[in-house]
Amino acid sequence: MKQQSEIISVAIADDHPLVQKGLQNVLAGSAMLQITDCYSNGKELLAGLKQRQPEVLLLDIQMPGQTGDELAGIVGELYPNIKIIALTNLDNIFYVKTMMRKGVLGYVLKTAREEILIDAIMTVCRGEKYIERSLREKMMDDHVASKKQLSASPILSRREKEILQLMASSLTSQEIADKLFLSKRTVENHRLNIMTKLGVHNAASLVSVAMKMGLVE
Amino acid sequence: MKQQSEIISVAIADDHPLVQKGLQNVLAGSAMLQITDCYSNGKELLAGLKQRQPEVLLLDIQMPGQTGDELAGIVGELYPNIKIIALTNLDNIFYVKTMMRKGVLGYVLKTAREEILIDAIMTVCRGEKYIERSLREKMMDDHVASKKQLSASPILSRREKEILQLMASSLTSQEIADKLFLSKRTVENHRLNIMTKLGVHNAASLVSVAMKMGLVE
DNA sequence: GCAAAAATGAGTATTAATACCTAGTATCAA
DNA sequence: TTGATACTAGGTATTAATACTCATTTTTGC
Repeated sequence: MKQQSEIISVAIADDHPLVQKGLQNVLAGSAMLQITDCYSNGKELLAGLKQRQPEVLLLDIQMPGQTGDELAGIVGELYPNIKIIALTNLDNIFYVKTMMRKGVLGYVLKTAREEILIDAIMTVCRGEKYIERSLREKMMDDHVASKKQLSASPILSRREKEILQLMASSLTSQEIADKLFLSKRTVENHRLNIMTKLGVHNAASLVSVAMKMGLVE
Repeated sequence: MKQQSEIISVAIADDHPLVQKGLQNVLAGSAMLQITDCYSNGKELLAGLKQRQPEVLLLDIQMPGQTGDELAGIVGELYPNIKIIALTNLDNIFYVKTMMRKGVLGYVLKTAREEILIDAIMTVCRGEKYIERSLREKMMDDHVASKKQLSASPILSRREKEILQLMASSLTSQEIADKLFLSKRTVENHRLNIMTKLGVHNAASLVSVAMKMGLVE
């Protein structure tokens, strides 16, 4: 385990230059931290990690190309020693759970104040989990509310994600079926399964929830 | 008209501390610019503008409380001399058009590099419009493609926005009707009107487009 | 005050979606 | 090899949504 007194190397992966600048600014304020690399997309990140691995990775969830949970999964698998902190706008407990399952240690919102961020980095560096307070509380509420384990598995399969994406882009079940060479009934079944998993009862709220969770677009 | 040699005062309205920091960092690099105020939401912004008006306002579109187009409309009406630059993630031409109609002079994406941002500020200060290149090109394409003026009016009325919001949060037409003390048929009519305005044909894509445009949540 | 736009409501028809079911095949991990 | 999941597809029934048209009243802007 790392000593507290040593300098912690941090890498940033975020496609917004402004957020990158902001992070540099905030982290520069702490003598304990050193930013070693900045990446703007998943491809750059994976290429860069081959060369050099930081102790902590601040990972934006919504970057062009790979989705957040995919990228976190890949990084976590290739470099299990890197402590990943998900940095995102998505304040949704389903999404937190998904990311945690992928091995992410910290979850911080982009609306967070700077002390929060530094605290999160220090915490995950000790190997502990860090979830922002508001989200922790929401998760508690959810846990209490769901006696019947409703919120068990919000993870969608590959096919389900594919169909969800097509739903959001205007296609009807029939059209999706034609496109994917499936029966309309198959698509309808997938559709209903997705809705059950996300706990909604119509297409409008399905897309709404999915977008908030970062599952589409 | 302002002289080029004078210092330009800039205010920032953005609910993300990280983006605020990033903007400060970027703008500090230019001797021509001075940041006079930072606001985190629409309420703060309106209160602050009563005290002091900057020449240029960098306005985030998605802040808690008011929606972006509302806020731009209010500021533009109360302080017509302030040059507003919309700063946002929404790279959608419908939205650009809506904002322009509200009197916004510049439209810059958060993914923009810093030179772009400074260039935009300088440009709107001269009273000229500044729209980021990628969006300008999209608008051209759209203009060429739409012979029949399809993209005429994507503006929704207050009632329509209200109903859209409720649609995104799981309610059926009947439920919305009950909630707002309306006939189911009225809600259905609004619903269809909204879809016509946004150019979609079902609820799923409606919510998808509306969220991308920042019209809901 | 007048014209325009928004909000309300309905008629009628067709299509799509939702809510249950069962069930075979394939794939993958323990 | 044996469950567990995912993927596929169909049966049946009900409900909701979509696509048109039209009409009345209320707000709003000038």
